[in-house]
Amino acid sequence: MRDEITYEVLKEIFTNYLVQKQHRKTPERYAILEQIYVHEGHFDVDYLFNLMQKDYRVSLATVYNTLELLIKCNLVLKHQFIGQKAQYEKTFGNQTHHHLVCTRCGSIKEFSDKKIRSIVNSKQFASFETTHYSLYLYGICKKCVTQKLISE
Amino acid sequence: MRDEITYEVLKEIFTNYLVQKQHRKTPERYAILEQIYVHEGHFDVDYLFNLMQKDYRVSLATVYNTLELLIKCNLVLKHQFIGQKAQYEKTFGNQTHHHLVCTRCGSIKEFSDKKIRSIVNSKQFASFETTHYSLYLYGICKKCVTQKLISE
DNA sequence: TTTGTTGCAAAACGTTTGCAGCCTC
DNA sequence: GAGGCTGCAAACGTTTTGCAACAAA
Repeated sequence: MRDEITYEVLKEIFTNYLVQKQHRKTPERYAILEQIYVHEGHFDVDYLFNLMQKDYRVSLATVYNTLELLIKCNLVLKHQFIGQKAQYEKTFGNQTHHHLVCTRCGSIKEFSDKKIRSIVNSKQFASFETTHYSLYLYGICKKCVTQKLISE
Repeated sequence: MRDEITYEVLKEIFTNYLVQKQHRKTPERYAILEQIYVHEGHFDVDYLFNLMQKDYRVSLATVYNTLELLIKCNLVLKHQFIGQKAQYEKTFGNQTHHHLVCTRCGSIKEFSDKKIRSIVNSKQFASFETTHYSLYLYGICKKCVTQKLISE
């Protein structure tokens, strides 16, 4: 049910946001939304930019600009795991989840824990309005543990 | 008790690590450790670099290099909040805590929740060896909420 | 003496910005 | 038609790298 979101629904959400903020409905913006909609898992700007080159002529600046808008209307989430480039993921059709980040190879796996979700979501602060949160567990993934035993 | 850690203890931990990894015990490395030990709260590379200039002649490269080593021996923690440059904090004498990051002004506040700590710490994975974790709550701080009401 | 580490400066990298032309409204 | 948005390329700020000199082992 939750993940049966079609592109039409997203388009509508995005359009509403653009109209509300008096931004323009450009074809580039919808094309980027569509590519993100199709892609599964995390991606970085470089990946998305290259993906766009196949069918469109879209600049890096526009990719950054559009991601910013999609973040603002909660269709995309931005992450800064290890290293300096940002990673993104679509939020629509995704349940809130948490991340296992391997500090050796940089791989990212997701998991979701109901208890964690409910306890963090219920956390209230007198002087802070929480919009979202990120929980990153750092460590070494299975593949790297094996290599570690060999190399050290 | 826990926070009565003296510089001598840290120095020993660091020395043990350096010896074990067959790295050299240079005066620059100890000087950086000492400055971090003195500083309270988060800091970035720029801040630390400038702090070092007062009493020593240490290059940026060495600051980065040394931070890397301190992270590896668990004396320093690195944070990559969204939209900010990397921030660091000492871990010695600090209890694990969580972060409130204001997406407007970039301010960071800490909080610690026993329930969250214990539930995350108890989380086990078959194929992942967790070393540490970060929980970042993004939102708008009190100061910015006030300004928001005025400006929007 | 050996070679890991340093300072310095240049390069690399991801991201942002300035600008002329384009296209949404 | 006005002005927001685009592509392009240059600029930016942070981090990494190359290299000759230095100093820890």
